[in-house]
Amino acid sequence: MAPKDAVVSLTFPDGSSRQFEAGVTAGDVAASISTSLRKKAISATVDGEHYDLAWPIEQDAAIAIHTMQDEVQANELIRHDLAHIMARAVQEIWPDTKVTIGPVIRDGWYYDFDRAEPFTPEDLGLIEKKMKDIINKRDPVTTEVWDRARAISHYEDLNEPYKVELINGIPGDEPLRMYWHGDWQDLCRGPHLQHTGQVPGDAFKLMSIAGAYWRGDSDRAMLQRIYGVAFTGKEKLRAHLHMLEEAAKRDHRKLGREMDLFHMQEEAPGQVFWHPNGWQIYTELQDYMRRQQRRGGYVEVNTPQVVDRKLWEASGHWEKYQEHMFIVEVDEEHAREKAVNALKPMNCPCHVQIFNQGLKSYRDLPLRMAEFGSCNRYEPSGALHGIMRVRGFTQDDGHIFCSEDQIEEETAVYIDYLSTIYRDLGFEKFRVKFSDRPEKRSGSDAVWDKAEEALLAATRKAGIEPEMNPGEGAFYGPKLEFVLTDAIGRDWQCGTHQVDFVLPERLDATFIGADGNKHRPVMLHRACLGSFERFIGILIEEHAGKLPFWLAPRQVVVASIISDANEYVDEVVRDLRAAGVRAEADTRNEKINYKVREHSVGKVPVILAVGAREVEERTVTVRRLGEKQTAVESLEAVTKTLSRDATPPDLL
RNA sequence: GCUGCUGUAGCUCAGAGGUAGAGCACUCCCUUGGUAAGGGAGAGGUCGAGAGUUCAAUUCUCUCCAGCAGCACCA
Repeated sequence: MAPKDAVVSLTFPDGSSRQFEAGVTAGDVAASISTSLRKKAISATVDGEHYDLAWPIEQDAAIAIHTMQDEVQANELIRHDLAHIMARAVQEIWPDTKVTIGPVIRDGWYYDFDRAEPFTPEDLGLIEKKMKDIINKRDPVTTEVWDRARAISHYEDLNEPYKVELINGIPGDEPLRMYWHGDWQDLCRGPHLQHTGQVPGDAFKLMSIAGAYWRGDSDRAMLQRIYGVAFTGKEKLRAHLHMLEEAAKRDHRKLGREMDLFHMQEEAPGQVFWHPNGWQIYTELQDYMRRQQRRGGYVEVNTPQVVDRKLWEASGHWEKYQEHMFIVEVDEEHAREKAVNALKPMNCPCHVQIFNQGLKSYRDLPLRMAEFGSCNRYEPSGALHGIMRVRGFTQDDGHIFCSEDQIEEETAVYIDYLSTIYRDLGFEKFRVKFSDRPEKRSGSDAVWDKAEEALLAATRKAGIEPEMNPGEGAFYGPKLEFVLTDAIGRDWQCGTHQVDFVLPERLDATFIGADGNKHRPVMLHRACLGSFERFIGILIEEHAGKLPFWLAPRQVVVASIISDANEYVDEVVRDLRAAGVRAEADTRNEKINYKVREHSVGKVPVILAVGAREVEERTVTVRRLGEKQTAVESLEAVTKTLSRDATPPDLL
């Protein structure tokens, strides 16, 4: 505690500074500037830290006072206060409910409760109503600092075991902050608003109920989590809900049906039945990737689907992932010893087998080996999600066998390679995460130090500062994850790049160095798309089904307006096909309105309408998806344009 | 896998303890129409699977399967 007569110097955003008595609060500071600011103030940033108006400031600092106009801070406070208000509402309605934690998340907050009865969707309405009552009461929000013993005995008296555990988990003997929203109290770091009436009562909504493990640990209690969203005003809430509605229309599962791309069914959960349209996307993408791999200096291989467990034991996958493998046994009556195989869940051990054939020289390195590798994994049922998380998938897999001093260069080259591909596919921006050593892992700490260091250095050298993702690496090495997001903003790891010193050791891969001795290669595991299934799912959602022309499964429909034009329609289709365009005729006995609507819904990028005029003039009327106006062009010109549009970006 | 919810025609959904309905899609007929649904007729369902309660179950109960949201997992 600062001495009583001590002063602190606070510097404002405009650069001016003023002296205050030590222990002054941001609320006092706001009041000293003007009464209107005192009323409008909601919090402050003090030396970069978000401060409650009621917290004392003991040292010289930079200070900025926030009002509801400061969206970032206002949202944080509103959402955080709503978490408390919701918990209070729940305990007022169901007093035997135990509270746990309730953090702010993107667009809102959640709070986890332990209650014997499940919450129902109707309960959400009840809770919301109670929350609005609390907001209308304008109850003061107050805070106190308690010592640990008092806090623990307080929560023991209240029979709130989760809070007791939380306090015990807070390191050191630091004092704990308690907050009151009216009479209702919660352990909380803060900051908060000054009274519940500051929360806009019409700009929040409880969204859903779901299960969540206490402390994220699947061995512990399953709690009930209620999610809410909140904003500074009801217009923003409305816009958010509207955005969610629009995003739902881009869901690849919905578009997959509407565009007749694929389906899935009970008999093969987590596996895709690709329809002609969907398979067209897939093969076009695969052709593109195959060209890229050649450009990138990869050799393409193919390896077996059914492989003896011995190989998976040797690689270490059996031990860690056995229950997630499809086991294949042959029921042969006279077999003395039944072989147990696994459908390959990944390609790396098989690639090492190819590397291990014959002797490899340092002159062969880096050896870049690629496979469109079909894998099967028995993913937990709850993990399955459309074609994004499946049990049967094909990776654009690749392994670079290299020496340690080639890691950096190969990583840099790979990041550049991946960036080009993502750009071609319509992803200008993507996120990169760096995941380091997990708790359960193979290999010594020295090896991990080396691998993490090399990967991080190469990434930074490539001009990328990755987001840190501690403890999330593979069991054999650290990884870079290239993350794309789906329609509603969920993250999906697509590309990956991993450094591995472990597998070459376990599977005894060697090369002969310049010194004539055997050396261990390093393996870089990498995939660009990740899996075709997931990437196509992301592509569909990113483009809302309106894929770039070269990837669109159906590129052009030539539609007749009158049946006398049918012959010419067929001719147009022939010309376009000869020029490498995926064209089809629609000469059904239907009105042009009907045809235009149907193919627009089917996301066909170009409709060429043909009536008496076009037949006469040897033209077509072009209508592009999403555009209202049409243009008349000569058959020759259109064929030329569309032929160019149909050319993949790497071949232009 | 866990918590909660859902499963009726190809799709979107309604329905009720007495064995099923709509719209769109589909088939046929009429219509030759100029840029997002022309008109008429017809066909189409063991109501996810199994068991139980009941005179009677698709409807109620249980188990299983699959899907959805979230959590956990993701080599």
